[in-house]
Amino acid sequence: MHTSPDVETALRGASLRVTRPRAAVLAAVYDHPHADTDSIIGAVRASLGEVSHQAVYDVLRALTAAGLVRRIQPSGSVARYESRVGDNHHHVVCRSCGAIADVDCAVASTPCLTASDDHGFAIDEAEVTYWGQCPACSTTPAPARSS
Amino acid sequence: MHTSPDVETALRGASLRVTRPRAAVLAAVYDHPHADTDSIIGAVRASLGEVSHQAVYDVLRALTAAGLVRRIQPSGSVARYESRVGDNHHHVVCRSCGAIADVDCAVASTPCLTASDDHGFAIDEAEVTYWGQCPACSTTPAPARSS
DNA sequence: CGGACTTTCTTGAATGATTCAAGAACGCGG
DNA sequence: CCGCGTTCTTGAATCATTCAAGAAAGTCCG
Repeated sequence: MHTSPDVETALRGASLRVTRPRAAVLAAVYDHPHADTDSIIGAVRASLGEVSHQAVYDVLRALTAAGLVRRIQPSGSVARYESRVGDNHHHVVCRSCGAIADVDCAVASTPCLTASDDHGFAIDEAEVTYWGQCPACSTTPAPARSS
Repeated sequence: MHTSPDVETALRGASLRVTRPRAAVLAAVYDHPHADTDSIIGAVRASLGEVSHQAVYDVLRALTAAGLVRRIQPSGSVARYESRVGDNHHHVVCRSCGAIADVDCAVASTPCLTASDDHGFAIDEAEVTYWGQCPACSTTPAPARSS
């Protein structure tokens, strides 16, 4: 579980103090892409022992603010975190099981960044969320929610 | 204020029973695009008198399921509803004040619907959220966040 | 290397949107 | 006008996230 040896480097590079909880949280996000806060808390506790959920929430906020992790939150889902930052990629979310997968922008660069009518907004990011069914849920007979 | 006379028609067209709460909620969504649940509750009570929040939540779910309204929920925001459905449009969200505006897809049809690598997902919708600063917040020096 | 200052972690409780449950009221088809 | 089934009311519960205050730890400096 020496997950990422450069976790410390990353923290220092972001001018953040290096504490055990922070290293563990960052490593957990690297190891479990798209994990929700609760999963991260579990992963952190598995490697460090008891850690307060408050500390994890606090660390996640600090890491997000520092740009080391990205927070995503599809409608109807709790907050999730991922370590891929800086590159322009989006997500596919399964309507049935909530699974999330990364998707690189189809049109390379940042095409969607140019809205037809921006209403005077100064747009700095375009976030795309694809909705559908994951492979597992497509083959399996629709679970509940029939009409 | 009988906002939209065809509210009943819309409800019947969706095979939904026409009740006063439903008509009021639907009218409220038409009148207040991108309003959150609490605002809708307020608007409904302004026209009908006391109505339980539970009823509004229930109605909003029914209307959403029927496709009469669309539910949107940008990260860090509560659920919001809008009446524009069926057309392929997206949203710009102000990072400062949370204001939301409609934006028609820059590339006309549904370009983004084709992800570069869909990971086997059966994609049926591409939702785009633009993030930036609204005109008011761009000109005004960052308003601390007091409220 | 040690001390002091600042940031971060712990503990415990609160907030707030949304949902669940059970019974009463109402809309709709007959 | 009646009865059935859906929908509204009331009241409480859930759960992610946040707030607050004090203890502990990290970093900088001499």
